[in-house]
Amino acid sequence: MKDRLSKAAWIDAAYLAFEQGGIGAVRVDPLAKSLGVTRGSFYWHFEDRAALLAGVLERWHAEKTEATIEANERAGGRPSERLLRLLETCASDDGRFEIGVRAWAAEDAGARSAVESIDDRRIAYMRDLLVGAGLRPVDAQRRARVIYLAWLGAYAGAVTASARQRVEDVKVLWRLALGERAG
Amino acid sequence: MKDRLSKAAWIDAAYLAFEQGGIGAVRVDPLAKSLGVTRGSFYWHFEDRAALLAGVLERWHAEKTEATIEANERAGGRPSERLLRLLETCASDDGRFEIGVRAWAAEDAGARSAVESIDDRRIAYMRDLLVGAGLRPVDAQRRARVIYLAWLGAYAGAVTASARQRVEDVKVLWRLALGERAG
DNA sequence: ACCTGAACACCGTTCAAGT
DNA sequence: ACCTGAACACCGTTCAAGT
Repeated sequence: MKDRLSKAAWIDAAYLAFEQGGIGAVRVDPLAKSLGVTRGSFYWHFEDRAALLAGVLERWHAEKTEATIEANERAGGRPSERLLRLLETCASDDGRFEIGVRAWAAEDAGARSAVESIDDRRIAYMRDLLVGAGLRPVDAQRRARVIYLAWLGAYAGAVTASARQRVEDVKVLWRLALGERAG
Repeated sequence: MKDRLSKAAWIDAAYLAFEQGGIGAVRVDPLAKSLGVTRGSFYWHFEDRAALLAGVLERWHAEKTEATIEANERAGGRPSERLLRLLETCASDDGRFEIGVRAWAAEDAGARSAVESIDDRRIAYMRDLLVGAGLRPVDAQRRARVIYLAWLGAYAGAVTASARQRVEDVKVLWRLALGERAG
């Protein structure tokens, strides 16, 4: 029980705290208590609280963007099927992290540029799927962007929307993306 | 300079602070200093910090929902024109408040139910405009919801998106809402 | 190399006392 | 009716000292 801590252990704990209570819940002293050390030891591993939050952002990127895209590609299927599955996967997330990160980005320049490149990465993936489904690149880019905004909005509304509602939203989005009349 | 303060004066200051730095920037002591009183006096006007934040939410509702809808209706035009103008008005907002409120709602039940009713009000208004533009009520409801999610997403992405980008997004959304092929 | 313990600052909250 | 001033708690940050 007296093992020394790694940076990763602090980020683990911070990641969980962020998910549950947003940026305001990532507090050095409570985290130190839950890890069984004094808060002074935190400052050996990190410059300050902002550095801890940056570590959390990095992990979020790896897990919620790259890993999700890779898993979706491995699962195969036609491009339109992959797009629908991707949207459904995202709809099953509760969105706490997603919305918390954006509120943080509104206040912090470092978080902002990280979130920006994550958004670009995701839109590019959706654009490629739409091109694969037969859309012209210009159309695909425009629609991927709008679909992504709605995807973000679904996260923002996830606190109030039911899981069933989100699944239905996602199907309407998918039809709009492919250019069908989405009754 | 020694006038006594009203509740409204505190909410004014808190509203500004929220807009600039999110919920974390609404702090009793700094606000008291900027108002020229001690923080002890805050507790004569409010139960606690949460009550101040509730006041901020109420003002936000009045200004960013009811006032916006009324102004849009007064400006007239056909329903499809009113919808486009509404979306353009929203695209010109920088979205800090919008996204901050949702991050707060993810952590706080009171904020959550307030935001929920605001979302319902806005979606209902957009649905009515779509019905006025000739869509069937069922279609109008579904699309109004998805368009609203994209609208929210545009706010979430507003920190990184340029104003020009947001205006273009809004036009693509508008075409999708009305069922045109949105190249 | 990693941690403790004490110190300081900032701010939320309470409350008796002032005008 | 509205505010001050002092107190306490919580937590971010620093740092000399320990192992």
